[in-house]
Amino acid sequence: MIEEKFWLMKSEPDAYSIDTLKNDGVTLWDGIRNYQARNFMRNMNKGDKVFFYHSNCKPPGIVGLMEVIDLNIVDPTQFDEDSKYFDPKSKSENPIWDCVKVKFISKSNNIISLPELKILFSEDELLVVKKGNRLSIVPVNNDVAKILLEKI
DNA sequence: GCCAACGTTGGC
DNA sequence: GCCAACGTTGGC
Repeated sequence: MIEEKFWLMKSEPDAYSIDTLKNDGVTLWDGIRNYQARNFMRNMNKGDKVFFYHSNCKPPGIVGLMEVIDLNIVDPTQFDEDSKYFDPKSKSENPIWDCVKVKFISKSNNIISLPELKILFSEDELLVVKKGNRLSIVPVNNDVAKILLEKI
């Protein structure tokens, strides 16, 4: 039995929001173009829970929960010339970018605000919510995750 | 709109 | 392989 892990992933609600995910049910978490974030996705397992953080909006914070349901999927947007995530360096015989599939679990009644997260999170976890940081995925410690689950 | 803090790029 | 310049992010 693989231990279930927790993650935090961020998205701008203008690009993809918790409401869109609620409506879609499942989605590919594609468009990740940061090696560290990609490598974190490669460490995910099916069943892992993911906190959904809305960035670059008012107010920023955790707005819901999702679950990883599929792994190691080649990110189709890297080959799509019309996509803003198109990567001319990536070749189909050796793709650079991959992603996971997630499903909607719940939307928070009250978002967990950035000031709250700054108190709860370790330095590593804070990286993802830190101003200017392009890292959009981080693992969340089990104890912190339990607190977040109660607040969500 | 400002600008600090990042990751990436490219000249050497 | 260094590192300055550059572009992007995102809270404020």
